Amino acid sequence: MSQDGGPSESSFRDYMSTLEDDELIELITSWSQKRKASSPKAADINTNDADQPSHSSSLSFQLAQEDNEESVDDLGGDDKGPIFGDYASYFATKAQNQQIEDEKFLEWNKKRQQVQGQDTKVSSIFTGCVVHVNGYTRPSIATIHKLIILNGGKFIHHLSSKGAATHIIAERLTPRKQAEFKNYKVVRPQWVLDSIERGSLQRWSDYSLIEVDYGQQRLQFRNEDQTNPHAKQDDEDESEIGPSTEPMSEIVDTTDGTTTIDSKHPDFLKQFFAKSRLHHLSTWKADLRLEFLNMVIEQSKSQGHMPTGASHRIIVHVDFDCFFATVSALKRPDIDFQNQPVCVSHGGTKPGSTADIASCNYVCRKYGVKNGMWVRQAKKLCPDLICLDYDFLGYETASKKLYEILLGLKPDCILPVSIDEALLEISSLIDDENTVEQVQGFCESLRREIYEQTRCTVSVGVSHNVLLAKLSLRKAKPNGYFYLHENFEEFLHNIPVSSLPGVGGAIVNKLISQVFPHSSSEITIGEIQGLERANLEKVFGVKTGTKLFEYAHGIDHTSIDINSNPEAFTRKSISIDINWGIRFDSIAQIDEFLFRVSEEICNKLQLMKMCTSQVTLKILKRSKGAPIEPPKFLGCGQCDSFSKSSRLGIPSDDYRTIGMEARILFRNIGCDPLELRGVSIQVTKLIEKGKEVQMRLPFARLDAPKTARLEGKEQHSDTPMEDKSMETTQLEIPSELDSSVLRELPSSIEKRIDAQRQRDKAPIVDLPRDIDAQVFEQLPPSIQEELRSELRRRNITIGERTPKRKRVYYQQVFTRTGASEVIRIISPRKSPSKSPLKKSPTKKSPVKDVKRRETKVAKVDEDVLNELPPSLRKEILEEWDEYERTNMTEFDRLRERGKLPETKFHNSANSIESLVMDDFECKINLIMFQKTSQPSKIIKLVDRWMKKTVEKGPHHRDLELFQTYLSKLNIIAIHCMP
DNA sequence: CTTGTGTGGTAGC
DNA sequence: ATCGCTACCACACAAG
Repeated sequence: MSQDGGPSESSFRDYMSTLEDDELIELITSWSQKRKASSPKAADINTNDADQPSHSSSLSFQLAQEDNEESVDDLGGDDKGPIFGDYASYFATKAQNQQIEDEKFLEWNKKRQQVQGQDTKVSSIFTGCVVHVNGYTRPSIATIHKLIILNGGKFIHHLSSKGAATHIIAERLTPRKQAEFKNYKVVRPQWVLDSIERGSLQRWSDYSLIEVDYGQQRLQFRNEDQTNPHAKQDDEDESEIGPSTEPMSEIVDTTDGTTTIDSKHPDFLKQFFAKSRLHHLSTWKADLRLEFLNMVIEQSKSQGHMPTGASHRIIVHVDFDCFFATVSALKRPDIDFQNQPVCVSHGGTKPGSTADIASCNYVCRKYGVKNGMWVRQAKKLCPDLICLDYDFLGYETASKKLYEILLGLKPDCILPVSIDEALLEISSLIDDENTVEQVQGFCESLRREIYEQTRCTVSVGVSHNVLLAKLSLRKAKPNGYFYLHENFEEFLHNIPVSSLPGVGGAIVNKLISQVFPHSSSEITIGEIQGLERANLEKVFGVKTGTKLFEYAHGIDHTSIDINSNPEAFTRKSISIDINWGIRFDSIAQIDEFLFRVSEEICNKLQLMKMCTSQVTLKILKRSKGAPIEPPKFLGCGQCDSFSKSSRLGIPSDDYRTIGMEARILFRNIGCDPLELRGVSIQVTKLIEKGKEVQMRLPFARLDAPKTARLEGKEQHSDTPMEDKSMETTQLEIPSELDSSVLRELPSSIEKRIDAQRQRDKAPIVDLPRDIDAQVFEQLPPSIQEELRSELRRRNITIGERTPKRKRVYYQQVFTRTGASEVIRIISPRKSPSKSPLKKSPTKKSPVKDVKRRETKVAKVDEDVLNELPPSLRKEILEEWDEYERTNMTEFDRLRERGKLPETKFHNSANSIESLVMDDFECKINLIMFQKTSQPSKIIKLVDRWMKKTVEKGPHHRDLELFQTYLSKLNIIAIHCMP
């Protein structure tokens, strides 16, 4: 193309020199912000093919269509002159000013072409078209946007009014969107590319998306047999269907018309939850707990709580015998449940099945069949095994009856343990005389009643604490009753330790390896009784050691009385785990999935009227040696687990906020999409909805005496919110603001305000004469270099890089109107060295090598890397260098095997910035505080104020003023966006 | 000492 | 085919 440097570089320099200082500063600032804010690759239209050196991609602004160099001519005019694609994103995507800015861009582009003596003829391929993009596309929304407007079309970001768009571009649609868009021309992105390449508008129906079947099937099942062409059909006419750009979810027809899908399918979650026994168990439990909690609260309101004064508690533990199996068998009168081996599992009784046995009856157990075992294995042990289907509704019905009966007995308290299992305290129902007979009478009539109502047998264990009641229940099963009221130590002696609640495989293994290395048989509670308490604490830690010791001696103080401590029984976290069916090809699919999961989480949050201030993402990643496809169908196989959490500056119940955090966390953890086998999102530190906006300024704390802080929060209005969790929160808007945030915040906001002013052609009062170093760092290095010399020439300084021990990240906040704002959050706890990308894991986790490979993923696209926050980028580069030095083969090997096609990584847009949604632009106006609107001055003011008042606390009136200011700021930030 | 993060274990069928 | 969830606790460790 040219000698050293190439035309793109020199024209960039030329262009730069035409700008005023202020314009240049604004350009850099807002371009950088755009990079942060826009969708994947928005800032860089160059799609950066694998064989293109990344050097050229950062400086060349050619509009290169992937796999197709020719299109450059069509788009860019005569020679391969630059389009300055990156600058397109400088012109905002803000919906309100969209058209104006698009025109501005066209105008500017024309001028630039003139300067370079290029053809300024405007293409009119899309004249009359109004285009909207839905969901993730390749090329990105920003690319399509540019292509459309450069070729005479209009682009809109929002379908505000019906019929606003003539075409919608999407690669896939949720069923809901399909319905919504059924009167639009919904086309694949290829329509745009082809139209441009051929220089004329292509027939949209050739690219219609609707009525596309769900992609190619990758499983072996029924490859030839596409029986489902009508699944997506609407009133659209027939059209030829182009090749799908990305493999969609597998879909497999079964005889009953239902389908099996993996995690890529929009309905996966729904299907999964509908059929997951463990999900049902967990939800049932949570629901029951909530129901009983509410019941108790309701009761104590009317009649006040009477603490059970009985010194000798009587605890009853009631539980169905092999619940699922028993209930499922009710529908099968042909089965002799007492004599035939019966179990519950999905998918019938095929001998190769990897389905879990959820529940098996006592006949099965004689053969050695156990709950959780695979049908395949159970079939070997017991060839006559009968597998029944799940009957979730039936389980709920039986459970409902159980709890109705229990409530009717008016025990002192009831604690639901599970769908089929509850603990009761009946101390006050039993007299001191004939205790044993009375208890037996109570329990046997209970058992009879339940059997009569449900036709299912229950067992009952009774003792004077929860532990012993539980163990008694074990002895009572099946279909029996046992009251343990004497000779406790003797009773415990021969029971295996694993029967103790809280003692599972890990503890047993530890006992075997560290305490009883010579024992060959199962360890019993009796053996634990012979141990010193200190000894146990040494091995298991204080809590676990003490618990083991006390349990071994029959001691347990666990309370089952919700009323005595309702707080202890209220939910403190919400999480969703999916570790089955997780198979993804690209990070875009994962992003979508994370949003779906977040939606579920937020539904629950909203039902509870709660907001969360901490989001944790946990993933399962295929272990290094584990097979790509584990033995269990769509199972997760052997995995390593990683988790990361993040504090929210503003507590939220918005799925986009939570989902965005999850996406960030996912990138933070770093996992090749192909290796992902499990996803879990957890939200903690829940705060009542509504309270999150009332939170006090942390320095208000100063005016409250220390003693008052320990007492109730409601006492007087001046007492600040004393939620411990919030003390560590870094940034609260509107009203909670940490001083460190205050120091961090201004420069970025100031830039934005100034940028906004300039855009609005407001008179520039005092534009800063330096560039925020962090902003500067958002730019690709080659650009940085170019700019550096230009700035030096102009005497514009680049601000000192703020020394950052703290990690800065961005929380995107959404409003009801769908607008969004990115808020800068500083998290002091997350020192860079703690990132798993960089640091080796704990000794226990055998994952160091595995992690190195993940790093490779992030390495692929330098531009993407450049978009990362500096600290993160540095880590990745360092890690990458180390990887290159030490081990080069892993990646190549995988690529050879075709497991890591390069395009995957270019698709993946593995950057934080790719996360932020389009309508980032915020219309912050100037708000006055103490006669100034300049953030820097306000900061100084507040800083001085704080220093002055830190000892005695601020004046009430001052606080109010500042709070008002912050509220206004917030209102602007949150509500005044497009 | 405090606090926070990340990991691991357990229970129900 | 197949639906390996989820709340909560405890611990190790790090940073102050």
